[in-house]
Amino acid sequence: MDILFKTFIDYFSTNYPLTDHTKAEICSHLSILNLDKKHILVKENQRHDFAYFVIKGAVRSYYLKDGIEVNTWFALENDMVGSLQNFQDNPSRETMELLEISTLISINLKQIKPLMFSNIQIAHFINAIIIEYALFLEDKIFFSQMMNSIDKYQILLEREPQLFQRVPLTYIASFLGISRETLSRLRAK
Amino acid sequence: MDILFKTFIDYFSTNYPLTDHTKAEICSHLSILNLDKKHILVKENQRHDFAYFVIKGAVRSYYLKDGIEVNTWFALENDMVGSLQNFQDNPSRETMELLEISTLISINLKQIKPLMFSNIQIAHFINAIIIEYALFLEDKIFFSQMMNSIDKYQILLEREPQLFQRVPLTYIASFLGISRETLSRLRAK
DNA sequence: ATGATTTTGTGACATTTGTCAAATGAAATC
DNA sequence: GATTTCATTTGACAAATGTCACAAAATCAT
Repeated sequence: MDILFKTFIDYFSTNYPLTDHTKAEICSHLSILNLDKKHILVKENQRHDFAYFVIKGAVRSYYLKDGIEVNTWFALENDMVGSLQNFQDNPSRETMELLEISTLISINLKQIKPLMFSNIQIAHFINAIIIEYALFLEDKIFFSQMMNSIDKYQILLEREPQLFQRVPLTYIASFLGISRETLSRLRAK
Repeated sequence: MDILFKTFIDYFSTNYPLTDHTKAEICSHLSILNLDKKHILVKENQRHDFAYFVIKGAVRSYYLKDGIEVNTWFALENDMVGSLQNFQDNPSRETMELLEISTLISINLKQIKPLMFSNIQIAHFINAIIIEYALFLEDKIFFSQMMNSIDKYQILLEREPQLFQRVPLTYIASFLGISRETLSRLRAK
């Protein structure tokens, strides 16, 4: 088994160990992708059969509101990229674009999903991913409701310092819901 | 089986039908509660073994930031009340309080959770709840990132008109992240 | 390397929102 | 039903943020 696949599978099977057979079955629906900066993984309003796991690189998600890009998140190493909209076979609400040359694992949702019903280990594996994702969402909401933008900026700086080295401030300002000028002034202090 | 339990169970087992035996097993960890206005279901920073499903009534969630209540959501009929923090046995980040005399189903998480590993139907049942919850969270984030507060107000008014009849505007303003005065002025138009 | 493009920073001003204070309206309690 | 409490509205002003314009700095592509 590819060492990168192993990283991914182990990452989500700490609570519920998988047999080698199940691991192999999961692997058969994974691929490794090496993609260039600015590559579009998922397009807004389109259905998409894959989710991704970032081995190396950075991804941003955004959607268009009145013609303006609203950035919604940035994924770095060991983060999942995708949404439950994809998993539920709904069109994506966001575009996801690489910010750097990246190495990703792609997960074929269309193929893996039906296995949930025949292999209970796979069911638990997928649940672990969904629970982690939902915890991440709860966190994101909690964070975003701390209204004061100075606080938001400082918390983001504490939690995800790498973002500020790897993601343009314009995108971060957009994510924080403030103009780039305001962010620039906050940083001046 | 109590008709109210049936409502709840059917609500989350449309994709994956349950045998009568499993339904009975789930029921044995459910109770019906009739509680008064202002009753506190869950306290901020405390662990809690239960989640709830609203049969009739209204619940608000809030946390304290610098001594001020920040309202995070309002649950009405057929909504779940709880968080993954509870499910994961972490302390709750929010207080949940009844806004009306309410009838709720309580779900004993501590008892039901281990059954996920012995009964695959229960695993799928719980997953259905978590997926619905995660979709709800995705929606909430998407909504909250539409920054303009007039838009937020109008979308909330379209989607959840009942809230404005049943929840004080002070709480709604707090949820929207604006002062009650600003909300009042938005409404004047 | 160098010119072009993108990103970031700064100033001036308009707009929005928050804050404080007070008045009105509605609802709960006795 | 009267009284108290709570919720909502309105006005005046201060503070924060957005917008526009432009300059400086960094990055990219040839």
